[in-house]
Amino acid sequence: MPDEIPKLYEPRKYEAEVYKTWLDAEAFAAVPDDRANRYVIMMPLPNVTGALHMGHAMDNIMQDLLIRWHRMMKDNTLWMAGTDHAGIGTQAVIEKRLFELEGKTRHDLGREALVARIQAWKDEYRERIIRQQQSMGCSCDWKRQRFTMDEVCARAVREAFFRLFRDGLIYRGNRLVNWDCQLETAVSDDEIVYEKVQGHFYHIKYPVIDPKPGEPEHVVVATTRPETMLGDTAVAVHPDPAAAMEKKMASLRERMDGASKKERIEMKAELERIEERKRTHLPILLKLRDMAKDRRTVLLPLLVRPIPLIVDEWADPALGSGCVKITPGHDPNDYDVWSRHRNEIGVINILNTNGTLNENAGPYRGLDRFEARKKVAADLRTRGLLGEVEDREIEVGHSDRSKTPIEPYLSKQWFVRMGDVPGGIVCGAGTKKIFRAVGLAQACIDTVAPNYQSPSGKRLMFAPDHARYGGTYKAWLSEKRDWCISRQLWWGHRIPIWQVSKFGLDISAVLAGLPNASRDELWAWVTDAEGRIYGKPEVETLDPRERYDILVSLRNPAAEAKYAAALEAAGFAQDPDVLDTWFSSALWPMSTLGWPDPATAALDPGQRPLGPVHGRSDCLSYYYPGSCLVTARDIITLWVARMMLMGLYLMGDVPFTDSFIHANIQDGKGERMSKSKGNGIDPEDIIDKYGADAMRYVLCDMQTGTQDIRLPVQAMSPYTGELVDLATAKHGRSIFTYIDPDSGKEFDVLGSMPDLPAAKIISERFDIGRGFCTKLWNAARFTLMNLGEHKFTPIAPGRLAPEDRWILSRLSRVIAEVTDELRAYNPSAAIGAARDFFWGELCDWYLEIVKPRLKDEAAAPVVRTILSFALDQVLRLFHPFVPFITEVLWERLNAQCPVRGLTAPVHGSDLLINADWPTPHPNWEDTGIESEFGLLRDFVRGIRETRALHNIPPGRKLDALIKATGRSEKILREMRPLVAHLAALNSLEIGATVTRPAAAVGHVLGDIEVYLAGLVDADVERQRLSAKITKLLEDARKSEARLSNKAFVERAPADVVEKERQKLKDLRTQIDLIDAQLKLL
RNA sequence: GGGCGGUUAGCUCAGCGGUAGAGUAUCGGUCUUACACACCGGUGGCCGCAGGUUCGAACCCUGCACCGCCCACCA
Repeated sequence: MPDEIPKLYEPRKYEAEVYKTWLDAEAFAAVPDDRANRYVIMMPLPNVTGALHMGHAMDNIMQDLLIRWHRMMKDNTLWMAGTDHAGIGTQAVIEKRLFELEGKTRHDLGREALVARIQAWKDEYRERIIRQQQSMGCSCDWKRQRFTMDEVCARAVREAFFRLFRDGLIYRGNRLVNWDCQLETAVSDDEIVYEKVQGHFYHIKYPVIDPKPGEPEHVVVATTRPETMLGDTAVAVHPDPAAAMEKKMASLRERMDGASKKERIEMKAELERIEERKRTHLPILLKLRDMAKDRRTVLLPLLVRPIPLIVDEWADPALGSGCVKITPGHDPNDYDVWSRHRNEIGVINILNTNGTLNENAGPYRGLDRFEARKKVAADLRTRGLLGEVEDREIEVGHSDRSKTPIEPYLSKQWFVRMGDVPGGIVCGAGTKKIFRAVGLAQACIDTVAPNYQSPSGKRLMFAPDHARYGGTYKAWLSEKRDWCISRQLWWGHRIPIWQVSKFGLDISAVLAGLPNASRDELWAWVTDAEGRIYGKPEVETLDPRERYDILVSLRNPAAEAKYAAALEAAGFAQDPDVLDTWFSSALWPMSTLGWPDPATAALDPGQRPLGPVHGRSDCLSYYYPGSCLVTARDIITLWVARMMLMGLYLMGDVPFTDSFIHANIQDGKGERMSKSKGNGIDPEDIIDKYGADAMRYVLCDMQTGTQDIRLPVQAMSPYTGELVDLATAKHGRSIFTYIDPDSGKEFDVLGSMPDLPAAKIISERFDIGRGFCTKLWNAARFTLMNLGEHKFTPIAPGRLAPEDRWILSRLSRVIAEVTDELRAYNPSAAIGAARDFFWGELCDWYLEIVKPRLKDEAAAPVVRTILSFALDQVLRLFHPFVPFITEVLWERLNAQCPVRGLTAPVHGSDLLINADWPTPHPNWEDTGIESEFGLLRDFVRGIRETRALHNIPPGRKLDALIKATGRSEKILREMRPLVAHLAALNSLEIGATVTRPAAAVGHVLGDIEVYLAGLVDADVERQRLSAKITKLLEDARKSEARLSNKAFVERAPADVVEKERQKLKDLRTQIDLIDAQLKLL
């Protein structure tokens, strides 16, 4: 019964129940069927490192919005959920806890025990994440969810690795990698954050061995990391320092022309500096250059090791001493230098994996690198070989995971070859979408080219700004840097390679001794230290004295069972490393659908089958390629590009056609929300206080385009109950604690300090969403209360009142607008259009207008028909945004009025989630009635303004007289009852000859004069009219000025000029009318 | 150092060539029987600064300042 509906919507009463209803009805189920139109979203899999925050909530809500909308549009809709094992991230969390709580390292525990602990953590957080997503209302098909390390995904990883390896696109080689000395693993470039730290710039003297007369006794080199000198293998000087300096000066002069004044001053100073150096340094550099060509050496101090002078363009004669120390083992640039001088110099590694110095560091062996830095500097000083030490701010790369400085470190790593490959590569081998590309990165770049089409006719589009985000994607891929995929971790997919190192002499024999296996199960390559791969004919030409690696990949566990033992007996060992997390996530669009063979995927009990169903061969062929990838900017390179890579290479097609890049959520200070910063809000906190729909409403409303979102957060003080703004509050002893400004006491926002009370974090922003839900609830309440036992009967269009025609016209337009905005990935504009219609038009005007008709039994049925239909359509429109409340109201509407419609019946589906998305009805659209209502609304607002000005209570009915002619008169006459009702009028006289009554206040609206009788307050009226006329006169003056400007009249488009003339005319009419009124006062 | 964004009402953001907008806050007035988590009305802006293009600039161009992000590098 409608009178049971409470005044306030209480989300907590309904949300869990509604969600269960959806689950019971299998409303989220994705099953292939005969529909050709599909909509597929692969969820950006959350890491199991911790719980979700508002940034994730934004990501999930955007996906749910799109999914629910497409489901209502009757696409076969799949939203794939799952979680990521997040190799480094998760292992780092566990190792940190292990050390903090038990004082142990992973080596104390061993591989198996550590992995078991991580598993337990993963299970806990996976459950928590799913709970969070469900409380937000996420409608993913939970019976399909995957985990990147489950059996289905593991099989895909292994298969992908095998194919890439077989095709020579994965190789193993010596590379300088970013080494995390705490986690003892390589980390990728993307996992490094640069931080400014205070450091020193040391100048060191290397004595020249046997200097000849006139030659310098020392060369000076400089470094911020003096301990690396222990690994120096050369000192470089530029081969033609004079030319290099000239070139630099010429380039500076050229750039000066286009530069700003400030830059020009700097450049001029730089030019003068180089000019000076030509005098001071050039003769010495030329001498050193000649010495280098003469194969002369300098003495590496401390280790007393001679190292050669070499010539290389890396040495910049305009910088420092012009000489540069070369440490190929610990500096990327120096490594490049080494690669150009392999026959002259060597590579020395001075580090152990934990960041201490190794035996190559001689007396410094065993010292941590930072202690060694101090000691080396001190020892050099003692020997008089340390020059100037400058204080300098230096940017140091830190591992994003362990927060410790990374070291460039030479080690054997696995790589995916991104660059162009001689002869090209084959993509989509074994599929019908096979095509050739010059290389993996290029294949990905091609997908955003304007006229690109994949073999199935698809391409990649970024939204909402393709040029910008496509640019990010392209720029990153264009570097074509090989992708380091090995990690020295224990948590992850083990690299499926067995290897042995042998001299070239023995290679043939070892190869001949490999198990007699099919090439579909086992693949072997021979490779040298640099990763060069040798094919079968080349094996015969290998240097018999050099060592080479024989790498064997076993395709799957079956092959492993058959051959691994034999390999191990022959001296092969499995690679201890695991794959980069992104390797398995890159396969997500396929692995989740059962690639490479859906029919035989090892699913969990109760999961939906991936093989043949409903006449479709399998889920992979039905749901791949998907539709849209929803994520944040920083994921474009990390993940979007890599999914593209794997999709193109393995499937011959893009994994999705759209990539919707949404805003990042920031805190009140403009910093990106993250758990580690302590500024993350748990969506469940918000849901608990405001409801899931309120949160969703606000997130949708804030997703406007490319603008990141500031979400000022406050904590409820556990001491006073007052709100504390965290953007301005002072931190306590950690980033998770703050000082309550009122009591001066410290509180915690994350529950991280057992001895401190925790504060709940909230944000006032969500009041908006809660307010909206209340409004929707009450509008429905009003409708249901007035519907009674209404039964559908078709209405004749001729019986519609003007307000009916107006609201139906607006409804049709808004349906079209919301749909268009969603299609354009503009959730804020979509929800804004729906809200403006619902709140600003349906509630504020239509519901108010029809109240009298509802009391009139003759007029009521038509109104009831329209109200029930409008509610039906509004609930549908809002459902993707605020699914819970709309579903609750849908059930009530169904109960009371199961059949809705205007001219033909519309049956509501049992559940709104399964209802059809509304479609516009162009034949309802009526520009004329909309413009007439515009006049009506302006008119009513004018009277309300007058009432407010004269402090007339809304309850007091007024007598109004209106002087109007022409169209205005006609419209007002037609809408006379509406005007009287909305403006609370007692009587209303409309006519062309109306005159001002003796006691009245009046005002002017366009060409209409309005008098409210019985009111006398000439002062207020005069003041108001004067203010208005002043403004109008100013406008008219501007307009006149514009029209008297010849250039404007001649050059501006005719319609703009005409509009301006009309505007001036209208202004003058109003001015005259107001002027006349003023004179009467 | 290179690149990409941003700077609009106290706050959070739309608008992106033709008379400055929303929500919120704030100030008045209303418990007008759907909703006081509401309704009605008002106040509030040299649209970061300086030039330029244009008949016309918040909007296009150039420079500057500040904030943020990405990439590279600093021997």
